[in-house]
Amino acid sequence: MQFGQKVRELRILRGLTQRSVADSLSVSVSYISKVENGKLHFGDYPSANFIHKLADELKADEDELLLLADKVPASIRQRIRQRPELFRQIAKMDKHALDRLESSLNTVN
Amino acid sequence: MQFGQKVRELRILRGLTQRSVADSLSVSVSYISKVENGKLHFGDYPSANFIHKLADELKADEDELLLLADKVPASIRQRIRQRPELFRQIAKMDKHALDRLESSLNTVN
DNA sequence: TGTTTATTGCACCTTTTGGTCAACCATTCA
DNA sequence: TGAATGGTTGACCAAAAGGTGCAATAAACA
Repeated sequence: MQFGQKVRELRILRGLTQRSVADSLSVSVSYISKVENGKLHFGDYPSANFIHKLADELKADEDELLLLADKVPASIRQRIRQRPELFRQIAKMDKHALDRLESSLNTVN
Repeated sequence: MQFGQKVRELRILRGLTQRSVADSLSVSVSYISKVENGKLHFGDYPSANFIHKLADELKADEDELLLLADKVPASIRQRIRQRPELFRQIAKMDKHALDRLESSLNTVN
């Protein structure tokens, strides 16, 4: 799922037009259109700030949108800063190890 | 340990002056000074790009510097993008759970 | 058919970011 | 004492990011 796609999906789901979203966020319609189509003339995604307001307007999960926009949510960044070595280690694991880790977390111990 | 402190420590360790580092990286001495003192008049840390060159010059661990500068290294970002849910879940864990996780990773299974 | 909604390109504008420059201070040392 | 050498600071500047506004285009639909 792409970022723009997700935004469009949510917008439609809420029964909103690009114009109404644009007005609510005080940006132009063309900007919303470009966001949904991934056509921002440089950089691929809107700013974290914009995503914040957008998530609010669409009643969406902000962190999910941030992740789709390849940005690291503050909640995760904070943890990484607190335990850099843990995260470096996890990042170094291969797919299988990650799978095992994920399922072990989902297992009620 | 603060970012600027670490940079200074490494620079001294390598027997370099601010000027020599500045020259190597083609920036001004004053910039290096501000970096070491955390006095960049906005934003707290230099750009990731700059840190990259700096790490190279100081023969430092780039990711460590990035983490000190509250930036998420590419290696970790990539993993987060691949498995957002896993990382969100880990980020939500409390200290104890993180401790247990960390030690379980260090345990040879 | 005309109205609403969305798409896209392009030139433009403002704010933020990433620096520079000049002047200054402190230390050392000939 | 004065002149290198190394470091600090504040005002300022240039480039990049983040967006605007318009115009032309198209599709939906009532």
